[in-house]
Amino acid sequence: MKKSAVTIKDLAKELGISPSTVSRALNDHPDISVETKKEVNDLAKRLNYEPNVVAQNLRSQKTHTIGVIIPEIVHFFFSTVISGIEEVAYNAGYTVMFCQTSESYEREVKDTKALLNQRIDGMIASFSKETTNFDHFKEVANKIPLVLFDRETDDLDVSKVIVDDYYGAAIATQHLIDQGYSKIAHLAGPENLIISAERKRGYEETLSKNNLRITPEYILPCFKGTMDEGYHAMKRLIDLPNRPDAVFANNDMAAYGAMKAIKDEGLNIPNDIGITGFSNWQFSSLIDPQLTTVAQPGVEMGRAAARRLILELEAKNETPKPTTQVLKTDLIIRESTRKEK
Amino acid sequence: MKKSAVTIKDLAKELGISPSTVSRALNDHPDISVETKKEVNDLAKRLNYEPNVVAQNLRSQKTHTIGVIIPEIVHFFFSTVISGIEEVAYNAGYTVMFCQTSESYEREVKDTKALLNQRIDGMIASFSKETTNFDHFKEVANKIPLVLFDRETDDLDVSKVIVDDYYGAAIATQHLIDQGYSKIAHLAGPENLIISAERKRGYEETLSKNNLRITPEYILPCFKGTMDEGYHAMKRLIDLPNRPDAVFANNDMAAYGAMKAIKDEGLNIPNDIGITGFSNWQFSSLIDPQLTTVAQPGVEMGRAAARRLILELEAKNETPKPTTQVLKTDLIIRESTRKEK
DNA sequence: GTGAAAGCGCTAACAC
DNA sequence: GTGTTAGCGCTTTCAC
Repeated sequence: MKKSAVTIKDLAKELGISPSTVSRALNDHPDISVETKKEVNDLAKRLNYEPNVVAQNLRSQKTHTIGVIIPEIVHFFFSTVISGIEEVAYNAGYTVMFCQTSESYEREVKDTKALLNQRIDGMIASFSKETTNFDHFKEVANKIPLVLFDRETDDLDVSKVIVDDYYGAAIATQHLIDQGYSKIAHLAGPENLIISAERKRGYEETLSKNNLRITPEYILPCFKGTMDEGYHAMKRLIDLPNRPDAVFANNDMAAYGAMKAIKDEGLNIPNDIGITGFSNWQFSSLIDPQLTTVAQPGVEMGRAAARRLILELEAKNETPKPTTQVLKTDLIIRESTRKEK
Repeated sequence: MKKSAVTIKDLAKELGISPSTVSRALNDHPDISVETKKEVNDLAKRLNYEPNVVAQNLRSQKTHTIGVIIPEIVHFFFSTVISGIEEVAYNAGYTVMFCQTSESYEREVKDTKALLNQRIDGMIASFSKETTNFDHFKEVANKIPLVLFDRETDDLDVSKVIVDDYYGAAIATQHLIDQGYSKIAHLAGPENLIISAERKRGYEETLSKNNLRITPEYILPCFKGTMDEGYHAMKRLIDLPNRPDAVFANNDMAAYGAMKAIKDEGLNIPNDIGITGFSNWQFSSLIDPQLTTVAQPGVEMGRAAARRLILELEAKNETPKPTTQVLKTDLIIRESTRKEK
């Protein structure tokens, strides 16, 4: 079945010239005569010669491979980011290797090591919800360019591509206020993620700016961001003596759980309670009522991260100073906040 | 920033022994004395030595890398498959490299070549909807083990992991009949995919078995499987003089488009028209009414494909004969077919 | 314009 | 039990 592949030596022997000449001919080296080049390339095509990338990699100490670390593959947002990364990487001649951490810190540490051992040229990563210690990423950054996306930390002085979570939260909250809601609750994300903190800050400051009180009982944790959590948190909110009339959820899945709870209580969305999510997952436009949410440009984020990484990889001079690219979020207004006035 | 990595030579020099001894010590070779092993391993740990996988790969002519070709990353089913592949591969010490073809034949050809050049040990693939010529995969199969999943073809004599599409379609159709529907339409998938053909066959044969006529006007193409296609196809079905009272769609997205069309016409699901999808996408349980659909075990499919590939990769003797593993589908009954009787 | 030789980092056959 | 040597396939100095 397996036939051993054609090498440069084979071509050289066949043509009665030296391997180095063949190599140069294949790489279109100016020293080589046009005829030799033609001969070599013709034979290469005829014998189906394909360069051994592994040998080239060893030689050049480059693999043209980008390692990607993501929390989950089965996740609409992350899959769009990967798609963007793959697109840009492919077009720039890079290959993509990836690991999913399943939101486990331990797995993340192993993954970063494994990818480093593979001698990837650079890494694009979004760390797990469990991660609070960044030593493994520091080790990565000491050796190769690293670009973080979505989830970031001040502990790492590397380039980042993030979304304006504060702004997204602010426009979502403002929208609720503009729709006439005034008792706005928040289903909050994990506290160690800056993105969650920023969303909460956007929510709180927008309330203040509108002279609305920040009510601690209205802020409930939904750290895992599951439907179940959203459901139970919403139940608790509804049971409050002075129940909220709107909810800004840290993510769409929690928002959806909350919607279920609201419906189960026989309340109407958006008339009794309005609700907005965050992320614009695929299902958000499909559910009933359609969910108002903050769109994060996932594909664009992946593209930006890949572009930045490749820029750093190919920087001739010294390593470029880390940059932080902030992508705009967009409020997608749908039925879940379109209150009848 | 970048410090050149520690090599076996460095360890050897430091300890005043030869590189080969270091290599053997690191690989726990029985010839090496316990003390030497300890010395070497201690120093390796102290200097943070990590083997250069690229060099090992060149030496061993193996990369312990699995190449994956999928049509789309941003797709619930495929992302679950990738997740299963990654899980098994990771646990077996393999790395995963992937390319998405975006359902383009041309891109698929390039991707297979690129992965072969990367000297992947084996490949797992699901070909694009455009693909009718399989020469590029034959080339792959000539060199390394190849496992196809989900989408298959008789043109390739390789191991396959597929789902029992015929059975899935049959139980879905039978379920519609059992619910009292009798004029059942079908939104059909692309004809070159066996999975679509099998689903159609399951639909038709189940009708026949129940003494229901197969009505050509009731079978409409939804080759791309988009919501839009489903929507327009459904509109046409509704406009028929003798409109169907149920629909079996080739996939959930088309089914969802059809649901929109039905609602737009002021008809009720499931009372006027019942509907079932195929694939059990994430959103299917979230929409209103919840969609009855055939569940494909995506993660399990990825795992099975990876397990099979690794088995072939590690077969000591000769190459194992190709096998076809058929995974069972499950009908998930939800609201879209729960007719009030 | 082309060839010889060395080396990327690792391992294994062969010595002793 | 350890060292020497050679080679995986490629590129690149240095010769001529």
